[in-house]
Amino acid sequence: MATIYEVAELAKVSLATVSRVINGNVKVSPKTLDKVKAAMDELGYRPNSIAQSLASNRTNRVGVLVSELSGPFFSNMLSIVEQELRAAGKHAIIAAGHSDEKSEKAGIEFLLSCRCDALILHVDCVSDEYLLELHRQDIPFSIINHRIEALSDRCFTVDNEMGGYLAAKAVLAAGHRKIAYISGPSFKEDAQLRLAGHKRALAEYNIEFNEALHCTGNYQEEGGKEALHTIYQQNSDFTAVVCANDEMAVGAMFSARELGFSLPETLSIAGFDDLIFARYTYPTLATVHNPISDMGSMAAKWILREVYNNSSSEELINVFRPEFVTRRSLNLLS
Amino acid sequence: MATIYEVAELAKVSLATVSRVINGNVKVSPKTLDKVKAAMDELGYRPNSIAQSLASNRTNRVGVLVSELSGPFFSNMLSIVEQELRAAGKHAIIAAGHSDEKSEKAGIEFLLSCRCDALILHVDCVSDEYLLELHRQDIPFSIINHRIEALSDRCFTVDNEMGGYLAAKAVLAAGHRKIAYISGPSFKEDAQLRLAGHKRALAEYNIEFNEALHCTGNYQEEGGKEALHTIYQQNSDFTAVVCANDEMAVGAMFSARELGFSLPETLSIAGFDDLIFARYTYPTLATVHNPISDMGSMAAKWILREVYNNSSSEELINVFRPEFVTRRSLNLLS
DNA sequence: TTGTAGGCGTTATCAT
DNA sequence: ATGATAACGCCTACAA
Repeated sequence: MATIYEVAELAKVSLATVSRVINGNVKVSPKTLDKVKAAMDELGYRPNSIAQSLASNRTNRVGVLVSELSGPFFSNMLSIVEQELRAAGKHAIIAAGHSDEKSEKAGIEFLLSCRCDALILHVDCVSDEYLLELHRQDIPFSIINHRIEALSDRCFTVDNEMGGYLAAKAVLAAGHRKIAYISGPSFKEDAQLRLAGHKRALAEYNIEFNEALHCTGNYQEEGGKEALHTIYQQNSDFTAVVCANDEMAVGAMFSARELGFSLPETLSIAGFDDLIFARYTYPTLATVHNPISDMGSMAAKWILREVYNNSSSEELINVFRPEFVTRRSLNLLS
Repeated sequence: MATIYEVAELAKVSLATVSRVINGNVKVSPKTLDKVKAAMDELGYRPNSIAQSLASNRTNRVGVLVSELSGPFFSNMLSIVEQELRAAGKHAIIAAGHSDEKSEKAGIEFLLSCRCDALILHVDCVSDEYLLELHRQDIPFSIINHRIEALSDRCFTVDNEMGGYLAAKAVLAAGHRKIAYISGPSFKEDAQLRLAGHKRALAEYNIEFNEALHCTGNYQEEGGKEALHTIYQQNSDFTAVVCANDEMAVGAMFSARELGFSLPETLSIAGFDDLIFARYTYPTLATVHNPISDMGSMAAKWILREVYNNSSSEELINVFRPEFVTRRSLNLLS
């Protein structure tokens, strides 16, 4: 592969001039520009990005850490982040932390060892303290789905409390009063907020939150299955179950049929996230739309602006408003 | 960040020695090894992978091109490929071609401009000729879901013909004789093969393939919806519809209900791929399991072995045997 | 506007 | 086993 030297030689100019036309930030006379471009074409020259990185101390790599790579949750977000970065000539390096702290830290370490210029983080388990430490080390990053007040400009979230509120409110508005709730793991911030929103809606209707109708799940299908059985044993008197995410809702659907409910006639179900398959379940799943892709897009744009000085004037949205998407799994009580 | 120079100075050895302990391939005396390691610890030294790449002409990057990043098809595969590569200290760079030739070529160009040591390709539209040209340029790559005879050792596929055969056979074995077929885009190799397998099964049962019961879809949900309507207008006399992938099957389910069928009583449906949501549809979708993740794993292992001389003795499987997974959407005719 | 030269942090090839 | 030293391909003052 041709190097900058050969181009310089063929074009009868110096290295520096070739470098200038590559980067295009310093003026070069039209004549030499032509000469150099012709030489580059002739040799099929491609700049060596590694050498560029070494000399400029910029890798043009952005590390993206998601808590899970498999599963339906992240693929659209990754797709958008990758597009956004690639359009700006940056490379996305993707790593997965598997929803435990050690693995997430290892993922971050890995990305740093790749010499990423910046990181986009969707983490569940890592402490704020760790992230603040990262910030003190002058490592630029943006955060998806988690808010740290001190770094709020780089945090992109959905209002999970509001989402929990909207789901409960929709179920209440449909006439349900005996409502079971399957929450996410209590150490996860979004799970806490969704639950808080749920309780707020109940309070508005003067309904007490009934612990016998509550069970904590693990955000996974299996957890949803088990949780519904657990609740049913404690108290079988409910007409709706709200789940803190769609995967658990699918599990709950499964168990509901095992328990003899018919959906949605004798039991309504609501989820959260609006994953792709929410339209495929039967009945289709009423759920809160979680704009995870939009958050990814914003996180990427923040990096482009702050780290690479991309001067897009687009306004970034830090907190998205969720919306409830009603579907067949929510039955209107007459 | 500390450099190798500082480590060498602190440990009172030469650069070269430090480099040796980093790479660990040349013997170093235990005493100096300790000294160097102590110095590295003290300085919090981390090798600069960029500089390593420049000097060694190895980037340890593997480019992964998938035809679609969004959607449920690839996320599991990517997850496995990333794990496999990272375990070997390689970085996955992911790019998406959007199922058209230009975009796929652009994706490959992009990955090459990243100086990837090798590529893993899941392409739909790029010609064999282009891939062979890539090969002539000594760019190492492995291929998923497409077979080129001249490069068969690096191609990892599922036997699509067999899959088409198995699906049809299962439907036939369930007693169906009037079977509609929604095929994938005819320019896609896997679509052709699946159709061929379907026809072979019909032939075994001495059933003629009826073009009035056939429609070509686009592998997407919308295509499946439209295709079933089209077929129904041509000929409404069928008891089962086999779809060339799950997404179209979901669309077909939707249209089937619009047309007044009840599932699976009056219409059986079968898919292909066994995507995650096949277990969530109602009725659950009988389909052909497509071991896309396994193919990814093999493709990664091939790269590790051939490009990085990873001496794993594990035998690689080039062609996977599909299996039919029967579920509720397939009704047994009595 | 253009050229010169030093440096970026390694690896690799020689010697020793 | 260890040490000098020359690449690796480019960027970036500084000089012309």
